[in-house]
Amino acid sequence: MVESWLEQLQSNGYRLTNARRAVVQTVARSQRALSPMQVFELARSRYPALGLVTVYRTLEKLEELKLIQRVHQLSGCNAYLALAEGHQHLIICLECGRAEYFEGEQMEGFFSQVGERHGYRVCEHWLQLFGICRECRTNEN
Amino acid sequence: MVESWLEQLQSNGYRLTNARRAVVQTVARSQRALSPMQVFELARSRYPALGLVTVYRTLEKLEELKLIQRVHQLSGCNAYLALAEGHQHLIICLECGRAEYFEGEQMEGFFSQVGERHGYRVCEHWLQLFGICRECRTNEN
DNA sequence: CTCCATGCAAAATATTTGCAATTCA
DNA sequence: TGAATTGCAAATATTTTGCATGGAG
Repeated sequence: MVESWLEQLQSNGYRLTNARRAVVQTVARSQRALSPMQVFELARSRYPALGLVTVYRTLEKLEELKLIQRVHQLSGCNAYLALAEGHQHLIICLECGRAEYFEGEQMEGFFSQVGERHGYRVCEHWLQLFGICRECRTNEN
Repeated sequence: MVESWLEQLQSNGYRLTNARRAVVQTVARSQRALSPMQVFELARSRYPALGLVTVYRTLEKLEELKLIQRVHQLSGCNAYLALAEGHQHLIICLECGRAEYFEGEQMEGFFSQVGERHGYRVCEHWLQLFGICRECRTNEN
């Protein structure tokens, strides 16, 4: 995934720098959504000269290229996660923050129906589930 | 709704002040989610001495009493809307911001199934639809 | 060698906290 | 009257912008 993201940055006219490589590696390999500050702290171990501003600017580009998406959580809405194509819905562990995508194509029809019933033409939807993953349940007992 | 909110504030040990009345009237009567700043500007016409800090603190209490909820939108996640009991899902107009609740009890089972399949015990979910309401579609043409 | 990209500093926002004055009960 | 509440100012936190330097292509 790291290589693919770097190629896409390059083919869209962006240069490959050590700062960008560090950010891309950090976000692409994370199992959970990370805030800009978290990315900064993690990526700095790969590239100590990294600045927080560059993290913001790189995340901006990755989002623009639809490689990552902003994730909305109870604790805040400033975290980013790798975007898996075709898997639009998220399930997030409240304990450890692990995030996974799940399919839900069969719901699109239902959403349109709900919209119609209320007079809306639906063009976007957000669905996120929150729970405790198996690993966290095991560790707690 | 205004009266009910004021009663609930009072019965939970909070005093009724003109500042709180202005905030409650503004939020309870709005058809759309309002940011603290928007509440401040609207409520100040009822009570000019109002301070922005009091808006923040009042919204905090209303959220704690489950009378309002934070709404997550494409443009940001700092807006609050009256919480209708039993109607957990939202449909929001991208044009005018109007928000309505819709029922979706039949989905709870589906959400639990998805969770199980991925090893999660689901305990919360967010579902929001975005679209254009009938009124906005009419006005545009 | 030419720009794009970087990191710093500073600005712009958004939200929270300390505190003296005020107001509700 | 006494304690909760208020609004101001200041502190924090978050994100964006201006700009001189550095590095990719």
